[in-house]
Amino acid sequence: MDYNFEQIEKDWKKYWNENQVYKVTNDTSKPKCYVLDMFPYPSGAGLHVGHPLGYIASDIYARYKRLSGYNVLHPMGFDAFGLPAEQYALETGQHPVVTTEKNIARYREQLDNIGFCYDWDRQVRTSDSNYYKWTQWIFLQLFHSWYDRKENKAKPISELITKFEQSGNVGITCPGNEKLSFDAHHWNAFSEKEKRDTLMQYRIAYQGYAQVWWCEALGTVLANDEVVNGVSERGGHPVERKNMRQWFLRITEYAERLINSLDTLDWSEAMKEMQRNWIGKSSGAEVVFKVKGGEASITVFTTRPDTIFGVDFIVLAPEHTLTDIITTDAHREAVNNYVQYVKSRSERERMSEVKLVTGCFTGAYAIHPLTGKDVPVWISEYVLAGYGTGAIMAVPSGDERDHAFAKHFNIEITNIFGDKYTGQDAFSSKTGTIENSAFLSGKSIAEATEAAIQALEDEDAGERKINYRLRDAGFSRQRYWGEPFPIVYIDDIPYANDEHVISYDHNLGTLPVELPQVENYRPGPEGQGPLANLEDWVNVNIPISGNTGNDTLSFGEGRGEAIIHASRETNTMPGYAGSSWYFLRYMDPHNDSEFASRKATDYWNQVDLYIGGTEHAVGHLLYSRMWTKALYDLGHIGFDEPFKKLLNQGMIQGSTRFVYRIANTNQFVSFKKKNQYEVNEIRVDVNFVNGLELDIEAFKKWRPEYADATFIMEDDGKYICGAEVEKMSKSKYNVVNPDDIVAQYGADTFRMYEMFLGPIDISKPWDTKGIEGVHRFLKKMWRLYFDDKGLIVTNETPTDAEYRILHKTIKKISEDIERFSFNTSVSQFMICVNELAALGCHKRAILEPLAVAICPFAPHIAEELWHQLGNETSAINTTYPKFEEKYVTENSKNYPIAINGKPRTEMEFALDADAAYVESTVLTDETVIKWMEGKPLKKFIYVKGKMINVVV
RNA sequence: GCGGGUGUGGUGAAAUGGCAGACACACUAGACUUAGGAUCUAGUGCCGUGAGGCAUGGGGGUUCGAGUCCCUCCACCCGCACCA
Repeated sequence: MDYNFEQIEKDWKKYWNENQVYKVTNDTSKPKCYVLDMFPYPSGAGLHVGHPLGYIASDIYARYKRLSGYNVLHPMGFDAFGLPAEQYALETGQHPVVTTEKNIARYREQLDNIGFCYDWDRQVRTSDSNYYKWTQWIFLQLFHSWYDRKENKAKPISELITKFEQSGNVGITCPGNEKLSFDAHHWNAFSEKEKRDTLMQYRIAYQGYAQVWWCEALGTVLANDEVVNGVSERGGHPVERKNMRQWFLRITEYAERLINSLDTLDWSEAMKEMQRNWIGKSSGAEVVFKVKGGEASITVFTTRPDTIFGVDFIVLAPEHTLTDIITTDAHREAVNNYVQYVKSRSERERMSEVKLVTGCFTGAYAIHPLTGKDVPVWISEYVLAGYGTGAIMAVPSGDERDHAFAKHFNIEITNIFGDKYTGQDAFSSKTGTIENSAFLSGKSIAEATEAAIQALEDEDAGERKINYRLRDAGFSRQRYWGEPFPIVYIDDIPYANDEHVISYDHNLGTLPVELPQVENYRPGPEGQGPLANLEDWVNVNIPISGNTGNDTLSFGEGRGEAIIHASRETNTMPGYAGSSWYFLRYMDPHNDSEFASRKATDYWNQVDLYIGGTEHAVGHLLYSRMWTKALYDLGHIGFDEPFKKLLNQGMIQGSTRFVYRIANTNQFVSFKKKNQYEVNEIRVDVNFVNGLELDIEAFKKWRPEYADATFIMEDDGKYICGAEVEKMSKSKYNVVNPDDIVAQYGADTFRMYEMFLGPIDISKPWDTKGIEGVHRFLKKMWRLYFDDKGLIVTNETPTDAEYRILHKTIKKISEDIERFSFNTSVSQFMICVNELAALGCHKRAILEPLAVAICPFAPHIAEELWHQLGNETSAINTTYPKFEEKYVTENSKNYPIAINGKPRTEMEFALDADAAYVESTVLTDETVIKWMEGKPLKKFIYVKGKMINVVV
């Protein structure tokens, strides 16, 4: 009976499906384990062999945990909103719903092919309205919240309103405008619009202005990815920055918590560092310089307040609002020219010409807050408008860029570092003491920093300040294929659908706000999204009769109208909206009254293992952490970090194959002979190549132009291709489809081979050739159970050696799975089968546990063997074989004997052998005596169970 | 420049400080076969006929003992970067 993987895999997939073997209940009697994959965006290209790597690893882990007695949640879904579907719709007119549906079906088929243990009943799709209903709901929670900096948590905005009514915003810093201050009297006198505008400055989901890429020729706003080299990717049209009102999430308020709680997570250091860098915390001080002879003052941010006496000039970002105000008439033309020059410089130019020193003097002087000295104010593109305050105090003796700037423009340099500053280069090292700095002289950097901040605060000219690189997250997209906002504008003031004035109208007040059908996907007017074209949808009328309630609104009434004219928000949410909380929905996917019940989220809690690529380091992983914290603050869930353990799978790269066409001919020369000719390198589909040997017939059929190609072979008559490792991609013809591999070798072989390739977190090239070894292994394992005629498993009692192999394997596999070392697990199975085969073992007491042990890796063959051995239930419902120490303990060990660290011989000793006995026996051994060369013994090292070292 | 990571046979790779190269691929020879892209056996880091010596990017150190720990240099990969 041969290993007929095709039949076996087909049969058991059907069985699992019909018997709902992978159905997961929220059964609280068992300990839980939540194993999650980053859900895919269902692209039109389908899966290649690189995609399932992480899914296979998580599937193995999930199955292992289930067999070990856990209730395991291991779901899958689709991140279905996104730009490609919309672009495709724009080109072909096919509705994204249709293409998305089609792509998902294809993905589903490919995933099912591999035999994952997902409970598809829990599937989520971000584009389903019963899912995005809750995405909109969470957005509203963020809209109705503000961040209390004192208690460091998000709170309902209603509490804030109460405070404002009682005492204004005293002591409640406004994140949108830190200078904002008003008392209760002011607040109560505010108009509706003023109140709403003020609250907007506090909300966690808020509106502000931001620049987007606008392409006049295409009449649309473009994503960063769609702008390449300063022109639109499509068509190569010019693009410009356009300021638009947009939604934001106030993630900056969470910056500190997002940094701090990284320490509690089991993520790779690289991943944590990426997040830390992205958040970019730096501490220092803000210093205020009054502008001489005017009202204005310049606030700078510095991480080195200790160098305050070394300030020789000030630099503003050219875009700084003060630039225009402080520039003197004498310098205005030069400054304008310079600002114009900076505008003309693309990001790319600025990035590639970092060393270029440019700038312009404004003619203005600022007054040094501690010395009273005049400090010239310059503008330069090396100061970025978007970071810090957009202005710096330049200390040329201590900062390389300031130094280069001072040298270039002949600005006199104050030395505050004594001998350490040579005049040649800035002394930017953070060591030693500060000199030539009044009361700071002689102090260490740390001391001087403290003293300087103190002095500045005393003078009311500055304060301690922590600055973050992180910006608030833009949450508006001028697109169609995304979640609509549950927001309606009345007199240009945004209201949430669940606010009284809106929710009075049931159609408007109920979630979800369904994404409406559109005729086409062209952008709306003035950079708005396609939804803006739907006038009937955008414009709504809300009857006012009875709509008074607690609202202070008087819309309509004063105007003698019976209805309120309102219009909907026409932007949609960004791709990361739906993926920021999907892991919560899996816990309770059919709940239509909550995003997930508290009972379900309390039970499943954090994701125990999250597997995915590093490309989401600062996007998805940061946003979902923030959403989790916000939901936690507002009391909706009981944990504030979503992913306890994160495992990043490496990329599987493509291995591209090349053929070499002799220039201007249709003749191809094999790899080793290509240097004898002038050749063109041509990528050839890797699927026509067996290892490096080209399948000439397949190649000829590939393209008509190759049909009558001729070939110069190697001396052995083969055509050998060149090879190179590249990213797996269609255009490089190196894509390998898992379906093809599964068809040829079976899903079990495919799963084990992907794991066998190497450590899960390392990138490595795909090599179809190597899969033979794993396939041979499964066939060999099969032959432990079957011969030509059928089952050959006996009920004989196993020998010690057989038990030892089994239990060594169980131990190793369990340890390896727990440390995610799946490649070594596969090796161990191979060792186990090789040894059992060598012993001719066909015993049930060994083979039945082995079938269960391999179930996480090769579930189909495991299930077949398990049933062939007479079991009725699914193998996944039994328990993982238990490791028993007694089978592997040995009472003696063959010790390597080293003389001076060099292994020279081996000797067998009982494990409890007495040290003195071992020493005397070893020292009288002939080989040992020979290698000691008559030298006296210096030291005898006997490490029980390890080795023996004789030092002479 | 800063941060993170990786360097071991022809290839993918193993190795709680304890016999480096397990397990595979590929290759070589052989067996069984009409056949082999099936199966099995043996060999396969380098030098050396051999005994033996040399080998984990280079150099140094700690240790009885280092691929593993420490220092230093080099190369490659990833992320960030005129960040004040």
